[in-house]
Amino acid sequence: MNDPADGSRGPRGIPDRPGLDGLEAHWSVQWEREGTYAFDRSTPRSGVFAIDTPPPTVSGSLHIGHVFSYTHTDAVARFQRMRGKSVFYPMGWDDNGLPTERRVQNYFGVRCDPGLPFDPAFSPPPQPPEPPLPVSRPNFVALCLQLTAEDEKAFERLWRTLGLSVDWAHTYTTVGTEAQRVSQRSFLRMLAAGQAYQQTAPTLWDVDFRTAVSQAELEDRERPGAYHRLAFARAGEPGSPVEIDTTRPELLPACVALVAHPDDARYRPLFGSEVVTPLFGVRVPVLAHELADPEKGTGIAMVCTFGDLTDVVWWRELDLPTRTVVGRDGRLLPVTWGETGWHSVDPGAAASHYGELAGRTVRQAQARVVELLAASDALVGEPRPITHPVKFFEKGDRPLEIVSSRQWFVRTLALRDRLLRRGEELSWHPPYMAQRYRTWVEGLNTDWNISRQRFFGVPFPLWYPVGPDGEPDFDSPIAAAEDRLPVDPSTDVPPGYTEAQRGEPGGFVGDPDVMDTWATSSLTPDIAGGWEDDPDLFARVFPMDLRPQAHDIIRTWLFSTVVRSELAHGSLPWANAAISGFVLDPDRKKMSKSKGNVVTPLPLVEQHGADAVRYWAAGGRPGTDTAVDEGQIKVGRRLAIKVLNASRFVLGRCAGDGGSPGSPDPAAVTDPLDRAMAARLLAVVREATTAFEGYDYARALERTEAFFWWFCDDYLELVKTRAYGDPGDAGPASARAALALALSVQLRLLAPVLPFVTEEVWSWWKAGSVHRAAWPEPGELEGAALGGDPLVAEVAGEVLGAVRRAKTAAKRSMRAEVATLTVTADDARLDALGSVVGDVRDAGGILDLVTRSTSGTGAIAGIDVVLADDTADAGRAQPER
RNA sequence: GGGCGCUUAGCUCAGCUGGUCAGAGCAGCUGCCUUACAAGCAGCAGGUCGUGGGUUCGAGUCCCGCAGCGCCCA
Repeated sequence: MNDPADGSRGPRGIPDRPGLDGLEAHWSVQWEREGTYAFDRSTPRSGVFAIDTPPPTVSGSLHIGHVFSYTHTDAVARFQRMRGKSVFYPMGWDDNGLPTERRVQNYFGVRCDPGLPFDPAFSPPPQPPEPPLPVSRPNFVALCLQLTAEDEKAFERLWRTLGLSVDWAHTYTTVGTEAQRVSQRSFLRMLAAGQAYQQTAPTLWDVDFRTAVSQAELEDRERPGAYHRLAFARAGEPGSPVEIDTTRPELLPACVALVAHPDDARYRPLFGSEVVTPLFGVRVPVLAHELADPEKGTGIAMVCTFGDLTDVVWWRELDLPTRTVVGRDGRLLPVTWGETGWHSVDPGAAASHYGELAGRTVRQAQARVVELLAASDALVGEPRPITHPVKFFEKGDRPLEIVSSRQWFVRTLALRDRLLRRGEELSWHPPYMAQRYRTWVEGLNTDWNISRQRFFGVPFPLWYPVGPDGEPDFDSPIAAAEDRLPVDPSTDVPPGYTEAQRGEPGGFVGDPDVMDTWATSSLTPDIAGGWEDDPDLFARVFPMDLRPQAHDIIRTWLFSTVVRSELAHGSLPWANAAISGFVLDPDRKKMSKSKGNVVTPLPLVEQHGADAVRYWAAGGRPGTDTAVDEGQIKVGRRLAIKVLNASRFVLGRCAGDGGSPGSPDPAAVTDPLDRAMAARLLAVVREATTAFEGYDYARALERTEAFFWWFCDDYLELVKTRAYGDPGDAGPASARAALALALSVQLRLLAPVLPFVTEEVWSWWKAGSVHRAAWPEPGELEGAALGGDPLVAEVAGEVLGAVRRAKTAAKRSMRAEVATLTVTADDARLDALGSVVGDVRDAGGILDLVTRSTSGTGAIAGIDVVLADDTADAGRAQPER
């Protein structure tokens, strides 16, 4: 793990004018060639650090947010590697799902029609045609694979340029053969264990994408709406009409009941009676339920099939019938009034009214039904505009509808308590992010719907027998054999059948759906770790050590992975979750495509260098949203250049010494200033190590960087002259040993954040990679820091500062000489000064240094600087302290 | 409506378990070609630490209320 002694690639020497340009190209190739980041799979589990890398969605554009969080992970990975761990850090590509489908549709100008047969000769038109060309599902999937392969290359280029220390030999995709096999096997296991079930149930449905969505994919958006007050006549008995408020009058034909709170005195007399819907003349009961809010509207609500999730609860708990009017395309379905389920006191009028609505979109139907209601005097007053939260698919543009359909579910509600306990077992960084998970799990209200009516994804490994009547029997699914996985039921044939029987009476049909992307992405530890396909590997990496991700997908990716691991393995999938913040645009606004403020990373990396961009990213503390800040990137670049120049100086001083600079001798560090410096550095090593152990790369960097600048600005200036002296003398020998020791330690402290420049410098004087070198241990410095007095560095720094102030105030060069320097301080400080007086005189150009003793004040009492005349008109400067 | 986080110099933020913590960087200003670095170096920062209370010998630093911003959930 330490420096390879063989010197297969020895020190390269110090260039005359070191620079940052080209480091990425050179070292990324070198690292790949030498296998610097290769995972050693012979390592036992205790010596492994396994990272469940977030697989980025490759069909999304490259985003600075990727660079941000992946840099955090990479810094941790590099730290662990230097601490001697065999780091399992694979990269994955998340390529299935809607974003890819949409991109393929637009890019090639096609749309998937699963009814079409596969066309082996198909190739996409040179220009995207309008309207889009219908293609078969296998052809569509092929186009998806073709495009994602290109996208993956772009991502890999960025990751290599950025210097992510992933082991590219373990790369996986979430739609590849291994992922499909793992996903399908996991599904079959859940099916066998009763953890997965199918149900025809009310399902949240996006009418544009024509697919079901799960609770995790929902978001509430504030939308304008209006309360419409509708009058329902009392059925049979006389009495004033019952008035309800609704935001969805177009669902009136789907009305199945009215509901009020059981304690609501206004409506209690009505419970059990019936009312008649306006326009459609349907008799519906008035019922009681706790979820009816007496404060809302008139306090009595119309229950429809289905206006919102509360309607679903009422439907289920009050055992109500269904009257489905909204179709999967978001338009009102045809209905035959007067038939079973559609009884009306006046079927003719109902049919006439409904005829105005059928075929219209929900939005159009609403406008029309309001006109009809107004004309029939059933609309009380004017609609009252309100703003209210409406459920949307997070990628969708129109409000979700709720339709009944057959879907596969994973039981999560029954798991709630176990999942909460797992959340507590997990170490969260920062800790308060655990709250996000907890509130999400506590708020679960449906099982996890994993069916998606899409095309590019992992299919369900299931077929259904087709009865003599030609109808599929969904209650008797035929599962694929595990040893045949992965299967595609749309092209593969179940055991005992032939392809000719597909869709025929007495034959079979394949399950037409694919799994939710999270149903596959939730298995990344299993896919990357080779669950059951590579038991040896899996045993070495699972449960993993770290899940890094951003906070926005705690409810989706983190949650679903915990679910799958609990079901399949009865354990957490990882011990730690490190949660990154979001990247905001330079004005601290959330970046989004629609706002057009998305920052692409490659130009920044190319202009300022990977280390510079990484420096900015590593400054974003765990969990903290951080704005893109080109200024900080430039600071990072300055830091990297400084590392080059300071290293050049240090190594230039040490070259030619008898001892190799690669192995500085702590015992040679005897000078009080050198020991004080070593003591400071020792403290930094301890702090940085503790910070990294807690996944706080930002704190580690901050401490290291602060020391490095002090090292350059003060220590190097103080020690410079002495370091030029005869290496045979104790003073110069101490300086040289201290410089080499400090440089070696600092390069290693900076290596996780600045991998390129530290590697470059390391190559000047050492064999092997700094990224395979051992993380600095306190033991390396304890000898040199022995007796190191903080006061020495402090006093030397103060005197040097006073001299600089005087020279600047006098507008003189830093080279100007000081005729007399008078320091007034207590004996402790004068002693400290005395121990470094040679360095201070050399650094300040001080000709005469006078000390005056005072009683202890806890600080230097005064420093009086008298500059030497260098020209006739040069003045004196006497800054007061 | 509930919860979480944030509110410190013009800007971006450090200040961890209360007592040299009132700081850093950037920007700005004034200077300096100093044999590692001019893509550099030196120097210059007085901001009621959002607000009102409380605990304490002592509070950006702990407790409560309030306000603003952001996010999560309903």
